[in-house]
Amino acid sequence: MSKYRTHKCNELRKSDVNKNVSISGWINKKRDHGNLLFVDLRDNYGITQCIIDRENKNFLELEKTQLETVIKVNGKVVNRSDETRNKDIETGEIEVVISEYEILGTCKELPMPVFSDQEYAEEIRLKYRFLDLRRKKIHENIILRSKVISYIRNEMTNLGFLEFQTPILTSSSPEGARDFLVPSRLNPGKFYALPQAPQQFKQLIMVSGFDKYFQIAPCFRDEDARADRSPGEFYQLDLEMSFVEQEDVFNIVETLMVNTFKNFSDKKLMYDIFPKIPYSEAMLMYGSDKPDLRNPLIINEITEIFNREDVTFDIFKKLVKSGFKVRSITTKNTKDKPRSFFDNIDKWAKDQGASGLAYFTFEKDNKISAKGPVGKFFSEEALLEIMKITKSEVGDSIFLACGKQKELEKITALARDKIANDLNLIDDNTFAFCWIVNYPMFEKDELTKKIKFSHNPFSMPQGELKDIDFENPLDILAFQYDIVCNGIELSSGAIRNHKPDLMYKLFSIAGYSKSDVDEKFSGMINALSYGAPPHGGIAPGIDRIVMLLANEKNIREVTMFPMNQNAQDLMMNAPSDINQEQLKELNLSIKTKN
RNA sequence: GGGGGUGUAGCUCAGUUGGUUAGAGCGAUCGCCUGUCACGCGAUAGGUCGAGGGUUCGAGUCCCUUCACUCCCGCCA
Repeated sequence: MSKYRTHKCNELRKSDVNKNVSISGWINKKRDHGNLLFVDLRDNYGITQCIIDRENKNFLELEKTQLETVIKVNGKVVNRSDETRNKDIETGEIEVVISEYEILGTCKELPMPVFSDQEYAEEIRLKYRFLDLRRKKIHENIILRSKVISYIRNEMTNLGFLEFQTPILTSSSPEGARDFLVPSRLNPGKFYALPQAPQQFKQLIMVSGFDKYFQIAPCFRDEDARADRSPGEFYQLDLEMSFVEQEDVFNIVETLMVNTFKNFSDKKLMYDIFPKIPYSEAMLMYGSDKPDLRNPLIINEITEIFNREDVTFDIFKKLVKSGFKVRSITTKNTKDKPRSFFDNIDKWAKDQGASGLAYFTFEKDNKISAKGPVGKFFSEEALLEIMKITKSEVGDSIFLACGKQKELEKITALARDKIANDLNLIDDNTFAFCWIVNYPMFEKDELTKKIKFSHNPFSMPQGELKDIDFENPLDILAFQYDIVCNGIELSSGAIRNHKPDLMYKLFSIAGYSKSDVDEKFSGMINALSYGAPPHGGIAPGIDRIVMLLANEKNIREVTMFPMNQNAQDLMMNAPSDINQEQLKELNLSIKTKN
């Protein structure tokens, strides 16, 4: 028998009445009636009401004991009368009459209450994370995270994947995010980098012949935080498979996601087979490569309309002549919405830095007409053409944005979310997954005008080698894909390029010489020269999956010990100063500003 | 690096056009209370109004600077 307890705080029932028990936990709440004291004792599993009265010699002492003190209680289980049962807790039929108790861990005055549903400032929550984590909601989120991870681990093993660890101290890579660097004591002046992802290692595992690999892998990127992006570190379900094509990866991940989400959430899945949307189509229809498919609004391109003689909307016409494009969003049956609805959206767009959103509503009297500030600029024929392109009907409204393609994609994507939220079109009780496929291999850097890899330089270009048009690199598509759920990017993946010659060729287009590649990616390129299997994989973000399952908007709500936005750990005081001896040993000196 | 929001008691917040001694709930301390489950009742302590400067007879309130937290843009292959 345990020294500390015979039962956990969620275990006692009517059938235990008259048993002598001991339970241990935190004092969650006291209700003091002067000669009678109720103590709610809480542990990881639940809450049990304990009771003590003035007859007991320890009464006065317990009455004065702080909340969140850890105590062990010995006592007898008694039945509660009908009117005093608590249906909200598992142990509500009984209570424990305290005969004696022992303080196991004292507690100072609390900087923040544990028993409360109140929201607290992030700063105090992070500083006293161990108190914050005792609170019900986040305690349950962290338990959910644990269960999801062990479920995924189990599924992956069942699917024939082997789990391997890869190095945490590795080399800095020129592509991608900023690295976290670690100075090397034994190699003065040289640095390790923490892995942004185990990208090269997982490919090396395939070259080593292990066929199917996975890992719940820590990844480190020194970039600024967002609500759904921890600063510093996060976790991926990293996986890689040999002798596969894109579809094989999709099948595995779809099965895994569908099972996981059905197992851990009551929300509906919009698709069991996830739609596959080409990148170019996603950018047109949703203005984004991470569309929220719960949102029914679709973006249409109607630039051509503004070259018509019978359209006199001169501002747009001029812009279109100079190469701008016009895209639209149709809202169904919004003819009765007040003027303020439309104007608010226009004003909102201006706040976002756009030039605003023009709008009108399709009406029909004798003939089709457009109601709204710019409606008069469109002939009936032009309106009919717009209705055809955008699948709009009488009674629908249309929002118009004009701009260069990049700006246009951005503002229409934001507007699509904004309008759908205003019209309450998004079903919060649904998960909508999709694949975004056919990413371009390269893109042009807006600033430097140079060609660079648009995603992963190790991705395999599509098509037979002899058919690839290296003269027009921007037209080359890659076997590169993203998985998206409810507008959140869960992961990128790819079929990898396992052919060294092709790799050199692609890197040369992005401005890397053969010797650059040999130097920066020596491990990889060398390995690919000794018999590499075709392989590919993906790495869904664990934190974001748990965030979706826990219905949280902020990643810190599913992270046990997160850092704040400035990448500081307020509880552990990291990062911190180091002493002179440490610096000396590492051959480093600190340059102070100014 | 840039933009927005917030900052008043240990915690959550109120504080009007600038005007008396800056308030409430929770928590803490003390007292009363034997059936509560957000127990109830009474009292007490607790404030650099984020910091610095300015305007003014007078600043929590207006202006400037700055700091912290947070959300967003940039960034995140």
